Amino acid sequence: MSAEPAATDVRAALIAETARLLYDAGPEAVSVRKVADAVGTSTMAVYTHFGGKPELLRAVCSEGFHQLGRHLARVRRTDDAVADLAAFARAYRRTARADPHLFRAMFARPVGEVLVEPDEQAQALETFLVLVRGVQRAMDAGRLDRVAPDEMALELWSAVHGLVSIELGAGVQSNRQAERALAALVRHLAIGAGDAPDRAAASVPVPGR
Amino acid sequence: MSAEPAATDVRAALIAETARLLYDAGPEAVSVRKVADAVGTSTMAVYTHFGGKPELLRAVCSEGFHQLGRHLARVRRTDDAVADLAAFARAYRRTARADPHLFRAMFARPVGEVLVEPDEQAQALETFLVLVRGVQRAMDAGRLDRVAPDEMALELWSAVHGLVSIELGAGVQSNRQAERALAALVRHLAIGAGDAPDRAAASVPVPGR
DNA sequence: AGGGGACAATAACGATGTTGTGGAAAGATG
DNA sequence: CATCTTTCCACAACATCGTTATTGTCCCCT
Repeated sequence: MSAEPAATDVRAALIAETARLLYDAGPEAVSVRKVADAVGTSTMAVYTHFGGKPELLRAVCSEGFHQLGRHLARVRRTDDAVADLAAFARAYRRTARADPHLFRAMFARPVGEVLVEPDEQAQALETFLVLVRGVQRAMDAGRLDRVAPDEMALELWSAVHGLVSIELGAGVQSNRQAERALAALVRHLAIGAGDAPDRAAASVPVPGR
Repeated sequence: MSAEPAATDVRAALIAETARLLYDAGPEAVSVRKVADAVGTSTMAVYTHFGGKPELLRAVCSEGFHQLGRHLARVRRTDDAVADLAAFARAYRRTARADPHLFRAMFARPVGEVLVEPDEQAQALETFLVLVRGVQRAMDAGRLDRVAPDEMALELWSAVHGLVSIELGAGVQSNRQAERALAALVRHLAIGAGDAPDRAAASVPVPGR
């Protein structure tokens, strides 16, 4: 019942409440007044801490990128580099589906406008480099076409991002269908190295559900 | 100087003006009052014709899907089925870059909420079927893995959509880089059929700029 | 103890989406 | 021709929104 978790760190509470409201009721339900009331403060807190509503949502999106980075970093390396790429893809999808509104908000505008601080951009770049290194490992294992790793990583990211976006948008596909498409996507990228298709297919199993 | 093109068809004028405002100044600049003033009518026109602002934007997005369908339908079939797929991809990208705000608005929410009329959904499905048929032709020519054509089409669509979305969002890449990624994407999908990679690569040339 | 600075409560301003009321114009109906 | 109905829009009002100005309060520092 107590409104404030503590008088300390109103800033974090505002971010959390905005994220919660965004998750529960969508972007058009987020208003400065509702957020401030829920936190137990006044609208002024938003302006002293962030400067305005856009910056508040910017902070929430930045937190979303942090979370995405953590989820991708949590993917464990195995001895199958291609399966690891598929695991990245699933982690990406999982993050997006965990909070679709946040995911949409994150990419609703150029990320350069969302991640403005140098450390934010550095961390986003590091997240991308995690993907690049995964691609590099798959290339070293002879499981991927030997092209520029960053371009291949961009290609993989694009495909996964597109699939997830379309799943969130077109909503026509089942969970199983999305998982299959995700696996097929990595598989189709992987078989270019001249490996046996069966080997590649086996390395990207479709999870149960 | 005359505000109204004609007293007829205020509805079309409202859609056009909303699209223009969206294109010129972005989504947050679109207000019912500004649109109505520019058309030379009052805000009530929006409510009699559409029911509210969301439905007005919905109509604009629906028009955007129409336009996307036309651009994809305009792609000419050649004797190189894979090159045709690449042409689809470029047409998709061209449409998105022609009006980024509209493109973002189109996929800002589930398409099932944007295209509500049965004929709208039918036309969207037809647009997707154009892609499926292109994939089918590439498979028949032995240039593509023989899997379910609609799944392969979804995969291709996802990859292209993702690449375009990330280009509009992350803005980090040059035009040439985007074209290269688009071509590489189709190429990587195409070489699965056991064709010579050079052959496949040659069929997807990188356009000049 | 006192002063300064960070923070927020209150109230106000302009703009927004929406609704209610009414009226004008067009077509149908007698 | 008169009238009724329907469609459409102008005008004004209302609630809510983001934002700002003003004021007060609390806390830290010297």
